[in-house]
Amino acid sequence: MMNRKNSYNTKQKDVIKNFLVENKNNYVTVNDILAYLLKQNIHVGIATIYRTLDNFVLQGIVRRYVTGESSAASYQFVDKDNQNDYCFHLKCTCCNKIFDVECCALMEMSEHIKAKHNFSIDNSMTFYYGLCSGCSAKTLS
Amino acid sequence: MMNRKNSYNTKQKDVIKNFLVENKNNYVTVNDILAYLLKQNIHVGIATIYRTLDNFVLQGIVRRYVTGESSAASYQFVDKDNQNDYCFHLKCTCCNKIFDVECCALMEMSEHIKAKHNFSIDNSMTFYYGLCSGCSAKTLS
DNA sequence: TTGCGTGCAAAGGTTTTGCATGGCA
DNA sequence: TGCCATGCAAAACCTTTGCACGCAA
Repeated sequence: MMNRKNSYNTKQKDVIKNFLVENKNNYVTVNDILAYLLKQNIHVGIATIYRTLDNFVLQGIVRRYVTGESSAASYQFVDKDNQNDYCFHLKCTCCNKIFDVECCALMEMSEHIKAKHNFSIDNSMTFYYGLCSGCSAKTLS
Repeated sequence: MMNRKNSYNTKQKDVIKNFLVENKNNYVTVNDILAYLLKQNIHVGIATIYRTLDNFVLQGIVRRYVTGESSAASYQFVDKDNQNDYCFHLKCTCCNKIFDVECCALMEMSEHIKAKHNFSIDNSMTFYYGLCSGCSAKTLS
């Protein structure tokens, strides 16, 4: 993760950022970005994609996640709509969908853990694995 | 992840299982296993380690986790002592240590999410990222 | 013109697979 | 003996790095 100056505007950065913004409610992998660029007939070297994502993460405008089975990282653009720190990221281990749920129970629990167990949870980074309602219905039938 | 018959007892399986049992309160990586075997002067091929771990996971006696920055998976032996489903796995993003904390707040929160948001959290698979007390002290100073 | 950004290829780390051999039952 | 498990090497995947060239300012 080289620390670059990141002082130039380039079309590579623009097109990657635009794709992330369009998909800010999803979690995007490097393969997703490659597939998008291919469909658009835009060539960007894979090293540039990784370096650009690293820069976005350092700037704090993108979050990087490693969740679940796959070893490939996921990235998400962060803005006012989804930077709420009291949002559960519920990830279904069956359909792999992620459900973002705002709920005061998360704040209460975080504060309890902080007060009683001396650990400051970063809710934005924490994923809850389990079964969504659709998949538990399927599993039971 | 080839599905093997796993019907023979071998010393390779024994030694790997013993190491996992000895470290059932930790999270063990393949590198940890390799280092242990090296120290014990026991040679086991790395493919055997991965295949053995896959079998243990299929049998349900070991859990596999991919957590945080490192792309290497962690494994943990599961038995009565640590299969408690109401245990927080708190992972410090600074020192990378994992703190397992039993707490009724987890049960309350899980039940709320189940009742109100229709999602069954698997607490054994869920890791809470954040800062432990030691590292927040360091960060402040 | 300066020096950062890019593309390419090579390399690094983790995990999987094919195949011949070894060893359990 | 029959068949599964192992070891080795190669390969697959994801990601990073070195270097020369291209391009933004």
